[in-house]
Amino acid sequence: MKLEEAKQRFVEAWGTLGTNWGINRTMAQIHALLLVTDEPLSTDQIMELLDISRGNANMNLRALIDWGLAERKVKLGERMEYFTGEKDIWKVAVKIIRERRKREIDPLRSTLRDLKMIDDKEQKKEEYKTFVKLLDDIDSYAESLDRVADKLVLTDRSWFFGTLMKLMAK
Amino acid sequence: MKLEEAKQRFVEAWGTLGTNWGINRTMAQIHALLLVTDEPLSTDQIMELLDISRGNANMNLRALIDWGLAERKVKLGERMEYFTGEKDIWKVAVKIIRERRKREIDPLRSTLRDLKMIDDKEQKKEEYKTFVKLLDDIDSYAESLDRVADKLVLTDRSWFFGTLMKLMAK
DNA sequence: CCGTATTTTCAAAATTTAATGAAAGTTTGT
DNA sequence: ACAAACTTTCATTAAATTTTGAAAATACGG
Repeated sequence: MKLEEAKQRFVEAWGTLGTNWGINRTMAQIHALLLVTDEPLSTDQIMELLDISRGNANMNLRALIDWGLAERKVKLGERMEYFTGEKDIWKVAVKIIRERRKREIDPLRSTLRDLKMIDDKEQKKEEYKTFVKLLDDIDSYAESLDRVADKLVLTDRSWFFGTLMKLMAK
Repeated sequence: MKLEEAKQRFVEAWGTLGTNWGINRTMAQIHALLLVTDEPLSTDQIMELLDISRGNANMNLRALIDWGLAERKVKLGERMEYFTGEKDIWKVAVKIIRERRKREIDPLRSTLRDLKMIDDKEQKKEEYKTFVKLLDDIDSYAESLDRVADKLVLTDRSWFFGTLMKLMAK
């Protein structure tokens, strides 16, 4: 396999994986393309390389910028915008964790909070207690996930690979 | 809010959340319904309560059983099958982690392995080294995730809430 | 076996999600 | 202020996913 072919396959594979991760294929492919390309790319180059429309390229580049996975680069004397990808995989991971938490954990906890507002008069029922216990149980795991996410986002990679991974080995 | 209404809303909410988690709405709703219901439910009851077709109910019940989140209960003297949900949230979480790893981490690592098979003659290029470094970097995070998942699946909830969560607080 | 109750399958329909591309908007140089 | 270069929006179209429902398969009692 040649290098270019491998890169090509990486882009395709990242696109497919993105799908499993709840990220749309194009967004993941653009991200992968920026990851394997050292020089900044223009929208037109991205359209050409991935064979996608201008609208699609634009929307997904914007989404990547929102996530903090890509950034705009202005080239002196040029009007066209160029884009680069965050190359530091730890930072990429942190940004993905942050977004996933926002999409997955936050809405879960907020729903659980809402549901706990059940009428007082029902509180004697056994059934009521079981239900509230379920909500509390789920919330306590959600809270833990939240804490893990927080810690990962705030700490640095050496803590992760050192302290945490050492603990995992035991 | 009445208990029944809260349960109803829990089912709906779990369905919506499932969507963010890459689980289809019906599967998540059936799961939620089984979580909040103590007695086993028949396919017909589930169809009725969630207003879905027999095919849909059947397929998603099967999927839940595959994930280990539901199980069949045979009632003595009855021909019809009944279903119950796993009520222990720790176990539910472990089963979800297991499935997500299968869908998300395993294919990632297998793709990375494939991509490392690049032609020898290219290996001198700077570009080659950068690319392989990227693959290795990604794989080392994937491996860590894998380790975390493994540990969580094998260990018990007291380790999780004790040792791990204490570490997170620091 | 046969008939009935129940479950499973799967092609077609419905729904949801993503991509297109042309038009509208913006920025910049002159 | 205009026009060219470029970016963004969004209604429409296309693709992917989910749901339906009727037919086929299976299980069971007599």
